[in-house]
Amino acid sequence: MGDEDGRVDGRTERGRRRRAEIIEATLAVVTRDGAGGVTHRTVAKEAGIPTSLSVYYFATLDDLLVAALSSVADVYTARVREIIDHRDDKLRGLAELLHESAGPGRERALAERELSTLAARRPALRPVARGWRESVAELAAAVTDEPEAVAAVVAASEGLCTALLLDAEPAPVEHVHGVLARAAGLRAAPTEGAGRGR
Amino acid sequence: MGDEDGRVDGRTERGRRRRAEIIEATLAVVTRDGAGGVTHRTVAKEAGIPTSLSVYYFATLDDLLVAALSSVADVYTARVREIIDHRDDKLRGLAELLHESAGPGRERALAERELSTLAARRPALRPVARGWRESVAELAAAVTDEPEAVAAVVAASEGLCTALLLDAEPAPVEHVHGVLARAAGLRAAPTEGAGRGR
DNA sequence: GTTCTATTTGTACTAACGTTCAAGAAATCC
DNA sequence: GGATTTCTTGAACGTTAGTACAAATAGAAC
Repeated sequence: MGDEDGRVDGRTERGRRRRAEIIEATLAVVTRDGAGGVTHRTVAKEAGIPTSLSVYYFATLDDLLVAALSSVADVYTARVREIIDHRDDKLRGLAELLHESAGPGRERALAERELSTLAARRPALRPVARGWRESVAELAAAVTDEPEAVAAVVAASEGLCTALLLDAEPAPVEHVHGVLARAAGLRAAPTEGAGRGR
Repeated sequence: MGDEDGRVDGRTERGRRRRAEIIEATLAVVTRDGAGGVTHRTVAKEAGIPTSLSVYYFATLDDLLVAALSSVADVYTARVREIIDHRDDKLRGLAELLHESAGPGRERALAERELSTLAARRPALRPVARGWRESVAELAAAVTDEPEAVAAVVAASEGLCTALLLDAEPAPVEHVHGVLARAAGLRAAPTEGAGRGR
């Protein structure tokens, strides 16, 4: 705010784009080699820039990792919010989002897990990592009133994501949805075979 | 095996102890600095031995990490099995075990998470990381017959552990137990209306 | 044009890394 | 005793890490 005229400083504007590029390159490195593979040099090489430019934007490696995790978390949070706002069957939407972790979204989910593991050790990252869980809790609160059910949905989401990342064969969406529904307390009896639920 | 006489080679015996010492030192380093802090040098310094001795027992860093994760996973698996065999209220036992992650067992749980995150990237570690989930599944199978409920308990366990590690204030055991029971289908209101909540 | 700020680059420094290796000490075997 | 296997050590190899810094470029302000 403050620059109601369309004029922007082309230098800082370019800087913003560079920053985003570097974060993107960082996520690519995390995806390929894990958080341990993130160095100023590897990130710079991934982005096709000199090492010192990466240092210019992120003075320490920690800054870089914090920014990368925040970026991933923001995307996930936004998607959950989209489900909350524009989706009717919210649990189904969450199930589909989680299920992506086994397929096209696997790399992102892996990066997110790598970085949120760092969060347990670095206090600066903790609020960011908690944000994801809070947005899932918000979604769950739209489905059930019981606080314990909300906690169960959040916990199940975490665990399902882990399972999807670690298991060889991906679980079907119906399974993910079923577990979430059960955690929410919406399901009493198991649907043997192909259930035409509700 | 094969040495039914009490005689053992004092050399290999000492070697076994050294191996265990190095693994213990590795876990201490993982606890303090994370998996990224594990180097032959840091581990050796932690154990009070020269670097080359760490290399003698674990030729590569990967060997060292695999051994460390296996060690942690074995302990957890054994504890779960103990609950399965000698405990009446198995879900309560699991809840108490998980709850330790917020207190005295926090370091171990952190190390376990650090290392199982590695498992998503290194196939050699995957069976080890899966072993923990399978033992929890076995416990859950003793509580419920429905496969989906078993999956829900496993997922909830993972998520609860994450929450206990990341949250500032530890959740009470009752809460952990409640979430597990709900995932197992022991607590959920069957359908809205029929359930008197508890 | 000049001046100022933001961005970009190449280079260089110290420290730590994984790993190798030859030689020494300890236990066992003959 | 000597021969052999196992464990232990210190030093060194080449590589890569984080970081610093001065010079160069690009855009904005004047």
